[in-house]
Amino acid sequence: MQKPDRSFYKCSALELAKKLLGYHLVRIIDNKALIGKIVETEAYMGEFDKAAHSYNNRRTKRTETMFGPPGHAYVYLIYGMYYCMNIVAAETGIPQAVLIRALEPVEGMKEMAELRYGKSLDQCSEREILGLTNGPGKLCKAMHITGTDNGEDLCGDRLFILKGPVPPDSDIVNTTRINIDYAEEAIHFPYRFYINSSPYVSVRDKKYNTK
DNA sequence: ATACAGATCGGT
DNA sequence: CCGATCTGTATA
Repeated sequence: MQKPDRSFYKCSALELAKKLLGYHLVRIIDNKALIGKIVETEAYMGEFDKAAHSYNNRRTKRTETMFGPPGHAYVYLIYGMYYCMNIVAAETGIPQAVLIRALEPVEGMKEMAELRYGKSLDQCSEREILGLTNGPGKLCKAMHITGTDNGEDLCGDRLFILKGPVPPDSDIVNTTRINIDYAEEAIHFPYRFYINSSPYVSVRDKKYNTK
């Protein structure tokens, strides 16, 4: 598998959000790799997207990373206790990003269990295992992604992406984003993507529930 | 200087 | 449904 170069990220967040499904997010800690397959994403489209931190081109210390070049990590603290990771899209000056909402563990599950629950994997219930990385705050905890990773270049070798199995369109759900009740008309924009067959999706859209 | 809400999560 | 917990942001 191979690491995409910067041109991969140089497209709209909407396009990138879909392209990232199936790719692997890799985190190197102490020379060990923690890897998760990206199974759920959300696009934040910047200037005209009321759900985005960068709405109206609001440029502050926090949002600065989104205004930078594509292919970097935008990591922020939410509710005083959880981190969320985004991948900056578009180009310098255009503040778009893709929120990584869920991963499916691929490698380093033992380390993830320790980081997330502070106990060994074999002491985890089925439910806890499925809860390892099925949310934006959860996956950051499991991958040890924190504020110090804000601005990290994904073309580097500490936190990056690898090409993975591309899901067929028939397995991709495209629907509305989660927890953006304040965003008025943007509430209804279909900016969320997930792999329907993955058990690690955070919130399912009833319309596409296969059961 | 102060007030307030939030791209979440886990427990009731 | 509610509270945790704290930073960023806006207002004055």
